Amino acid sequence: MDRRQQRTRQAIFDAFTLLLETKRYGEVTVQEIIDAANVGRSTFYAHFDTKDALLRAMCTDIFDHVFSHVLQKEATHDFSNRPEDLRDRVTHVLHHLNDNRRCLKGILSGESGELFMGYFKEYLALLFEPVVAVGAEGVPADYLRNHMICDFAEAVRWWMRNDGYTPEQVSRFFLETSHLL
Amino acid sequence: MDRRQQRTRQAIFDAFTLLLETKRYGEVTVQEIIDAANVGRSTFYAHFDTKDALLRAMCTDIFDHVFSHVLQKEATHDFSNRPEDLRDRVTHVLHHLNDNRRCLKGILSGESGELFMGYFKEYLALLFEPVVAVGAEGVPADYLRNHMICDFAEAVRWWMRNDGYTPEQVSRFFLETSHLL
DNA sequence: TCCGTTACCGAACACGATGTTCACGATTAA
DNA sequence: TTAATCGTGAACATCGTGTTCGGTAACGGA
Repeated sequence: MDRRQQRTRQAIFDAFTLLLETKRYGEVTVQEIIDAANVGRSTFYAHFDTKDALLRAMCTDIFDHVFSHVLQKEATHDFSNRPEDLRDRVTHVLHHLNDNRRCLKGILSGESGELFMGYFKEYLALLFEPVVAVGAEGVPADYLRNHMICDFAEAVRWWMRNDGYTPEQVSRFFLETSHLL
Repeated sequence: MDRRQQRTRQAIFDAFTLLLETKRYGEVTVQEIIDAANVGRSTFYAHFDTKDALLRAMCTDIFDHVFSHVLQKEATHDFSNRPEDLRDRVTHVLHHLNDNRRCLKGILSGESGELFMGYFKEYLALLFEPVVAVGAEGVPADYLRNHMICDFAEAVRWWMRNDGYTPEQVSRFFLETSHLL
């Protein structure tokens, strides 16, 4: 890819991230992103059709990174019946999310939160796909899957609001209260 | 209150509800609401500062109705240690939410979902305030409270996406998977 | 019934943000 | 070197928002 494209794309991402640290998604203007990134107006729209598209691209970048290690393991092994591996995978994801904490805190507060959570849950569906919940007779499998995913997603959202906990701790909170295993 | 005000307010609520059945919140225009409600532009803004304010007002109306019975009971009794009462209260809330199903389905899909869930959780905090989760040592109380509230809110959201379940069933799904008692 | 109050109307307006266009200059990779 | 590609920024069209205001109709208390 052209070096100029990379630089522009990164500049926009950085500017967006920076702005999200001070104000909520809905209050961030395309013009502000342009100014902060120091790129031309038409340049922005050459890269992203819309502010939502920018968010989606950023989330995709983040998630591809966050879940890459986890999802490639899934392809080779089956972790359905190995609790310690689920714990490892969860903790691993949390570590990567922690690296993007500053950015994620901004995204999660405001209207972008729902969009983010939506994308996030798509990936979580893959993460939890092989996991089977126990001890819930007569509850639709659909409900359980949704329950599991929302549980984790909300745990992350809580974590982003409350600083001071390690990925290991949050991993434990989640597994302790989810009764998955 | 002036009869005209009531009629206008109700017309706007009805129009908004109707529109939310066909398109998502973000795509609904104030002008469309005005046209559908058949009121003047300035009249709308005399009632609601903003589209968000309209949503908030509608949610408040709904919740005040949905939770009224539940919250007045709370004032006189203590249900912390009476599981059967929690089940009743949960089921009762679900019944009322079911009455507003058509409207809620529209609100929950789209950007308004996050706003709705936010208001919803404020009320749920009151509902679950006296309930104490068990069997989770070393997990912050803050986390547990959030966990409980999100659990129920997401159960409702799931229910609104999946028709065909009774309030009693969903109540059971929730209590079965939450391990609250 | 009367009358002061209050709500509704709707056109017109100012404003801000979005997304597009285009001709020109700069950078890149081959 | 060179041809293709990208960035630039001003100008423009469009759309939705929220406000203003003079006039009309409905309300409710006396």
